[in-house]
Amino acid sequence: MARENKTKYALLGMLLHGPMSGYDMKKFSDSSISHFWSENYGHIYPILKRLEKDALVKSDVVRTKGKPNRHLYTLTEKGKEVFLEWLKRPADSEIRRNEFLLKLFFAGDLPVRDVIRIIEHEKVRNEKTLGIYNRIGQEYIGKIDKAGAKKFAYLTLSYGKKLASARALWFEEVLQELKGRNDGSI
Amino acid sequence: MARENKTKYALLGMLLHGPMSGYDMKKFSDSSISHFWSENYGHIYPILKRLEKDALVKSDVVRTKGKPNRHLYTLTEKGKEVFLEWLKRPADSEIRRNEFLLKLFFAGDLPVRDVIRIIEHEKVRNEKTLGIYNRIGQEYIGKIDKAGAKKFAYLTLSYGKKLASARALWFEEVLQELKGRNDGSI
DNA sequence: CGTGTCATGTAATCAGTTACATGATTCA
DNA sequence: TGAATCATGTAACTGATTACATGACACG
Repeated sequence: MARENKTKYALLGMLLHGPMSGYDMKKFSDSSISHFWSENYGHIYPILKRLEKDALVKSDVVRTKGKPNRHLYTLTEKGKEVFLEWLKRPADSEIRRNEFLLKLFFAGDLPVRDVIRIIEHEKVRNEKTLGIYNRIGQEYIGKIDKAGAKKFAYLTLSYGKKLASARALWFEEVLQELKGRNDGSI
Repeated sequence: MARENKTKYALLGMLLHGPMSGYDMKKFSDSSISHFWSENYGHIYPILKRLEKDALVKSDVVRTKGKPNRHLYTLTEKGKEVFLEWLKRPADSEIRRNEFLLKLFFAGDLPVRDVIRIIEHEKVRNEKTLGIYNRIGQEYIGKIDKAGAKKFAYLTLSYGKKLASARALWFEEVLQELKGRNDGSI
């Protein structure tokens, strides 16, 4: 709902390293950037058409047998410019809605054991995420050339780990305190 | 576009501590919970009407002179039940989109000085936020009864501080490394 | 022989934002 | 006198998600 369509830039960015189909883009978003970005077909296909109309991409139809023809999209010069211009601008701030914090804010109206439950739920989710990050991190070991392009994919990972670790500490602190207060009564 | 309308619960939650008008709710969201939740009139007013139709709230018109009449909304028993039921459920996960991380992911296509610029921009924004949190925290000092309802408002603050601090550390590390790599050439 | 993958797309729906409209009162 | 606040609301728009529809091929 932010002012501008960010999906557009995500798609252009994917095309910078070679032609792709809408289907490919969905797979890419589900695999490589799913921890901080998501896309879906209902959005990708219409936007690709719009991008083509605006001459930011062009498409070639690759005939296949049996399956629907693939539409391979390629970035145009104009598309590349638009993408790089966006890329070097600082990111818009996103003061997003956080349902967990909203619940926490109202948690005074809830028995402490229920509060503990929702926090613990969040804690478990966070641990799972952190586990995934650590596993991905392991795969990176040794493979990173410090100056290479993958460096930045790695940085998004390190960001995620840093935040998840901080969250984990907060969960520990808060749960300990809430449980202490509720001594024996659970 | 999450499945369910969370605004609804935010509004019900505000009403739990006394009647309010739509206008009051907007003010509340802008002041007390703005760091993790936002609302706007275009959403509040229509949803209040829907909530009344569903008998989760009822309204009384308070006549005023000059200004439009205030519509004071009160939570019904049913509304209270619906709210508390939501409150004790664990929060939905929100793998939200993060434009900054998207840029970072693609940053290999950018000169290092531009990457540094967008990271520094983010760093400054984070420092401002942390500053605000610290100031709010100061106001709390001494005022908190550890078992009181305000306790949980304070917890949302401590969460925000924890994450902002972690982010600050990450910015430091990353900037140092990027600047080191780019030694002298900026 | 059934599930999964390849590959496209549309329709329906909802969430959320911004801009607009109105108009009196209060305060500097 | 002009800006800010009180207080309501609607309309237009866009972003995003989900469900649906189609159909062949490959793999176990």
